[in-house]
Amino acid sequence: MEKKKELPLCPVETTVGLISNKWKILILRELLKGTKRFGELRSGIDGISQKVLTQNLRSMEEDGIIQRHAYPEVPPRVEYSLSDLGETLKPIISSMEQWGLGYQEMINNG
Amino acid sequence: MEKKKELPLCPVETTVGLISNKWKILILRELLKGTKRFGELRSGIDGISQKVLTQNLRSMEEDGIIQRHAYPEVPPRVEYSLSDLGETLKPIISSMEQWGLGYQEMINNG
DNA sequence: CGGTATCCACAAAGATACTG
DNA sequence: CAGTATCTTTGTGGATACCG
Repeated sequence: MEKKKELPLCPVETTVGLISNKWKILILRELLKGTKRFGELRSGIDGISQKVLTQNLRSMEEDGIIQRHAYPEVPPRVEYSLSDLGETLKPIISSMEQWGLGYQEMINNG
Repeated sequence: MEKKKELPLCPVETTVGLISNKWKILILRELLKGTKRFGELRSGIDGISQKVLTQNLRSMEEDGIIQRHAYPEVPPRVEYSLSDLGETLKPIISSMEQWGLGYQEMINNG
């Protein structure tokens, strides 16, 4: 997920790169609701495997749009939340959601 | 590119699905500038192969966001442009571009 | 609980050649 | 010019097993 740092990309690509894949969007959606534990994300996102969830969370953390907080407890507890930067994506997610709604209606009504 | 119609997806996923991949975004960027011929797109998008360009154009055409117009000439001429629906994506692309710019600056300034 | 480590499958992308 | 047809290569995700 994080191997290719060869880029300089155009701005749109940069943005898309951060949120493009299916899982990242779903993770963002969950975190927009508030802080979540790893297990909550896992069960809240239908069909995601542990590996893929971890990979995406790491990647998003590297990108600086989410924050990871591990509590030194037994059993372990790890919480994820949006960073300030991540919060600034909210308008974009919202506008995509609005557009998607309109598109789906269009499809359904023919 | 077009095999998976198994969905009902949430609105954000729908939108992301249409524009998520790297190539589609670059194609959209080109077409936002105006109508382009196949060859113009090919040379305007660095590194894209003929096959992948074709695949993505077909997919986007199916999704209804671009239009294909083939002129019955020799040699063939095929022009691509955004559909009305495609044009409505403009605000989203723009906001992603803005966000990406800010992000890149942030990265560069540390 | 929240991971990491492997192995495998399959889809997507690249390269190349050919065509209406 | 604008594709299609193949073949090969790559990579992302699924399944499983194990660990601090």
